[in-house]
Amino acid sequence: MRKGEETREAILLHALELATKVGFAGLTIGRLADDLKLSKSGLFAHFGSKENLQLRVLELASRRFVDEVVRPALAAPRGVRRVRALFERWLAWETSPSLPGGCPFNAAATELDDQPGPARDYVVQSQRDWLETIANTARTAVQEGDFAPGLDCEQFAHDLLSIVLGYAHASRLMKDPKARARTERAFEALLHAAGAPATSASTPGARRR
Amino acid sequence: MRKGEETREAILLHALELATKVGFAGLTIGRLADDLKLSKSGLFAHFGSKENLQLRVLELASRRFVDEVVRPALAAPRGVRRVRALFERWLAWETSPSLPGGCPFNAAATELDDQPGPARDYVVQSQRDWLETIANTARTAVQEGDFAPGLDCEQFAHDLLSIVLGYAHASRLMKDPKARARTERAFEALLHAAGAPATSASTPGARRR
DNA sequence: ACATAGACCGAACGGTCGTACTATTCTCCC
DNA sequence: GGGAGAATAGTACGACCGTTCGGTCTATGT
Repeated sequence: MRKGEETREAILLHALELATKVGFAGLTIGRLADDLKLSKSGLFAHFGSKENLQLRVLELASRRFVDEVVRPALAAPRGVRRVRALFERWLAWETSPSLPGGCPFNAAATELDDQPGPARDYVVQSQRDWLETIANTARTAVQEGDFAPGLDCEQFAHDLLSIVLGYAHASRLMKDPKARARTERAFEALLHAAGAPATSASTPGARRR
Repeated sequence: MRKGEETREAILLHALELATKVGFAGLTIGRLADDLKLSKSGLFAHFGSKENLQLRVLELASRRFVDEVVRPALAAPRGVRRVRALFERWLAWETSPSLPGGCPFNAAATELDDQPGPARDYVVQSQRDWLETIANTARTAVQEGDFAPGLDCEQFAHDLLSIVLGYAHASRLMKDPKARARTERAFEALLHAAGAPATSASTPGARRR
């Protein structure tokens, strides 16, 4: 029972990498088996169906995201510093070398948005949880006095997500060398609009919203 | 030579719809032929290769985008009003009934970002052109005195793109009923940060429309 | 030492994929 | 209205898809 779980884990690890590169539709059992030098049937036996394999891959991605982004960021001190930690970890995740094709949730989001099923449901729920985590973090920043009292924290979460989507677009598709700088500027503007104390010089932005 | 072009156009029209729903990888010749009640070979003869078909579909999408978004918006008076027109037409495009699966460029962007080839190249160039159009429009708004003189117009274009990406994410994947309102709020904040004069009600934002 | 359970393989299934060919039908010009 | 050429159909191909099945190893527990 031990050897099996070991290879199973190896399969999922490689499957996640592959899925980021070729998408979840392109994640094929034959290709996986070839890469890992297993027989298709031997590999297949670990999951029972392709749908189940996709779900396990998504679960692995979630676990990794929590480990690499959420948990470390929550270790930062409450307030705007935690928001910054969240943002920085998130950007690092988007370009993590272990995810050569970018964030699997971004890929899944556009690929599955019109294909109902458990995979789509899982992605939607994950995003919902993540948005809530961001909003809650913003709320503690309000409590700490870092953000303006009237801040709409759900809107803040939405705006932050948009910024990161823009980052993925600019860096992955467009290969824009300025992607990182652009994204950081947008983030600083968002913080400023949320009422955060100015850290460095940034564009004269909107106070309150 | 007339009848052929007719059906060819019909094929492309349906192919574009299909591609938005199932992605460019899922856009299959057999499926297309079935839907249009043609034989695979009859359909295939129009394009010669699948790659060419994909390119023609992308070209059609570009033409439509120019017709439905760019050209009408450029008819608006120079300045911030033209920026608003661009934004509104763009949002309408994202949810256009003739694109049931959302913007084909969004789909292509995440699907092709790691698969080099002419299709990817075409998408990248289209996005570059579009970003430049936005930046130029912002520049005229600066000239008109609607935006602050020091505005970084490329950054403005990047930020606007992010906002629309966030809109697609929230409305298509999350089916968030507040997606539209969130997006308009983000847009108003962007305009405000760019130095646009407050519209009717200044701070609460999201008035308009 | 041996029984047993789990890991893995090889072959094969029915389908669908993109792409070749060769026919047949249609359209339009003279 | 017949003949040229374009448009479409038909059929076949090799490759790959997810899945099933029977069997052979190998490791573990007793």
